[in-house]
Amino acid sequence: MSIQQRLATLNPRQQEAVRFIDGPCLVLAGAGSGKTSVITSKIAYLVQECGMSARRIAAVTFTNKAAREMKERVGQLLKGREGHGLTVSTFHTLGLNIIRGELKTLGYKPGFSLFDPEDAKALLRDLMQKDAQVDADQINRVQGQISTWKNDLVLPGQALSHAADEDEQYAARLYEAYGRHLKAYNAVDFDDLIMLPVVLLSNDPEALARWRRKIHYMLVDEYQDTNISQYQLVRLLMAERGTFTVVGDDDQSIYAWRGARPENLVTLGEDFPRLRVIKLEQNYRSTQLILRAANTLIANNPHVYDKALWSDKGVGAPIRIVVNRHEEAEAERVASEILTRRIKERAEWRDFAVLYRGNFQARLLELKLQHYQIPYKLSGGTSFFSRGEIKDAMAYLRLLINPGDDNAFLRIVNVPRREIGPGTLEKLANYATERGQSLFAACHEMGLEQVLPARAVERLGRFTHFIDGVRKRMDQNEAISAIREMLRDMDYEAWLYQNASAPTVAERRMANVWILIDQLEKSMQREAGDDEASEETDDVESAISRLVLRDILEQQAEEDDSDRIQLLTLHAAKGLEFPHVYVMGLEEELLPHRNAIELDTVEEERRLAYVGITRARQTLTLTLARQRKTYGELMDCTPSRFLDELPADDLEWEGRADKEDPDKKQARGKDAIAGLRSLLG
DNA sequence: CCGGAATGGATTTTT
DNA sequence: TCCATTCCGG
Repeated sequence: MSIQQRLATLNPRQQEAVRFIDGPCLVLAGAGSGKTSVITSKIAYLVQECGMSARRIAAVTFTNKAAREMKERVGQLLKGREGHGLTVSTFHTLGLNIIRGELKTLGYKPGFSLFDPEDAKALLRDLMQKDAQVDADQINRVQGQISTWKNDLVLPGQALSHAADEDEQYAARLYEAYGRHLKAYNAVDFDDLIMLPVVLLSNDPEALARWRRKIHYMLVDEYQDTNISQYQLVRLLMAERGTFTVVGDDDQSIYAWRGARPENLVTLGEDFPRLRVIKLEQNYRSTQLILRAANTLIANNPHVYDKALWSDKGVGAPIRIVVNRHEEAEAERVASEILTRRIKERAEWRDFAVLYRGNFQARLLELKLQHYQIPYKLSGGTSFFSRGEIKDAMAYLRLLINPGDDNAFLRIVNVPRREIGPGTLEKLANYATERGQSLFAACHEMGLEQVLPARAVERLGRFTHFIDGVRKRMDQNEAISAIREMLRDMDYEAWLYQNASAPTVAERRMANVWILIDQLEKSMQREAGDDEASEETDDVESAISRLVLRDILEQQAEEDDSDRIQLLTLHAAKGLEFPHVYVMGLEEELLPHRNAIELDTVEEERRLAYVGITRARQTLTLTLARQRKTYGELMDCTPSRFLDELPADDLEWEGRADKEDPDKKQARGKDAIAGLRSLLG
C-alpha cells in the first residue's frame, strides 16, 4: 500500500495529524481512536513523503510491548531499507543508548551495570544499615523519594533544600551516598537512564548538538504518562526545530502516583505557543451506549481540552449493573455468567475480560473459575526476574561485564558455596574502601595478605581467577558459549539441587537460567542483524542491559494466543480491548479506592473507571457487592459514586436494593444504632 | 540453616 | 481474615 492509499484509510483528523509536520503537534487521542495508526503512518509519511531518513526519527513508548508492536506495524508500512536505523524504543532504552554514546562525557567506564529496582534496594539497605536498624518500609520510602527526585530532576546536591521534613532530609543524605556508590560501581539505575541524559544535554552544548544532529523528529506515545525528566528530554532534543508529535489522552492518565505528570499536556501549550492541537474523537472500538457512559462519567473531571468520543458502531446493549449480596455471590455471578454467555453469544473465552481495582479481588474469582473449569489468564504475578536463580545469573553477567559492580560481586561470590563468609567479605570491603577500589579489584592486591588469612586470600583468588578466565574467553570466543561454559564449570545446577526442597524445583530453576541465556543469545543475534557497526563485546553489554530492562517477553507473548478469559487490574488493562468486559467491585472505598478518597485523588480513580469502561467493544457489565469482608470484618458497602455519574437511562440494574430489599436498610439502621451505642458506651 | 510461630499490614507497578 | 515477612528455637 502506498502512503497515499494509506492516508485515504484514515479519517480527516487522523490525516491532519499525519500531514502536519511544520511544527510541534499534540494529538489528543481518545480511547480507541486509532492513535497507533497515526503514529505509524506518520513515520511512514515522514520517510516516504518528506524524504526524511528513518535513522533521524525516534518514536518512544513506555512499554517494551508497545515498542514491539509499533516496530512491527511500521515494518509493514516501510519496505526494504526504508526503515533502516529507525528508533522505536522505550524512553529508557533511548536514554540507555544516549548514555552509551556519551559514556566518556558522563564519566562512566565501558561495561557499566544497570541496577534494577531490587539491586538498588539492596544497595540502599547496605547504606542504611550503617546508621540504624533497617526497616523494609523505610527503605522503600527512601527509594521512592530518591526516585521522585530523579524524575523531577532534583540532583543529589539540591535534594536537601527540597526536603520538607526530617524523613526527607534523611533521604536526601542517602541520595548523595547512593549516587556516589552507584558511580563507584560504574552503575546506573532506571531513573538515571532518563535523568543523566537530560543533565548532560542541558549542561553540555556539544553533546546537545550531537544528539540534535542525530535525531530530527520525535514521536511520543502515551504522552500523558511522561514525567518531568522525560518531557525535558524531548524538549531538549526537539525544542529548536519544534519537530515532534506527541500523542496522549489526559483522561487515561492513571499513573500520577508513579510520577507521571499529565499536566505536561498543558505545559506543552505554554512552552510551544505554535503547538497544533488535533483531537481524535471518533472511536472505532465501542458501541454508542458504552461511549456515552464513558463520556458522561469523565465529564465529572475538569478538562483543559474538552473532547467527546463518538462512534458509528450502533447503539449496542444497555450497560448492566449487577448488585450481589456479597463478594462471593459477585464472583459466582461473573463466573457462571461467562460460562453461559460464551455459548449464548457464540463467543470464545478470549472475548471476555474481568477487570478490578486490586489484585486480591481476583482470588475469589479464580476459585469460581476453577470450579467451572473456565480457562483464565491472570495478569501480574511474580515476575521471572525476581526469581532467585535469575537474579544470581544476572549478577554473574553483570560482574563479567563490569568487575566494579560490588553488588553483583557480593551476591554471587559465595554462590555456589566457595567458603567465603561474611567475615572475609567485611575485611575485604574495608581494605577495598581504604584504597578506593572495587571488591573484585581488591582481590588481586598483594597487600590483602596483611589483613586476611592466607586461606581466605586463596579462596578469593580462586574466584577472581575463575571470573577473569571467563572474561578472557568471552573476548576470544563467542561470549555466549563462554557464559554457558561458566555455568557448567561452577556447577550451578548442583548448587540448585542442594538448596531446593525438591528435585523438580531445582530442575525448573536451572531451566529458567538456560531460558535466560537463550534469550540473551537471541537478543544479541537480533540486534546484530539490524545494527551494522557493533562489536562483539558491545553486543553482550547492550543485550544484558536489554535483559535488565525486561525487553524480552516473546515467549510470554506467544502464550497469549491461547483461548482464555483475562483477569486484569484496571491499570493492566490500559491499551487493551475485549468484546465483553466485566468490571468488578464498583463500591466506595474500592473504586474509588479508600486511600484515593483520603488523599483527594478521586479524579484519577474516575479515569481508572473510564479506562475500564472504554475497554469494552460490545457489552459492559459492572458488578458490586452489598457486603464484603474487609480486614476480616464483614462490612456493608456503598455503591460507587461513579455509578451515579453514569447516564441513568442507559443502565439496566439487577438486584438493586430498592424496596424489595428491606434487609439492607434494616441492617444499615442496626449498624448505625450499634455505632451510636459504641460511641456512647 | 530451616521451619513454625508471632507479628503487622492490607492499591495500582509501564522501566 | 489472610498473607508475607520476621524472628527465634531446634
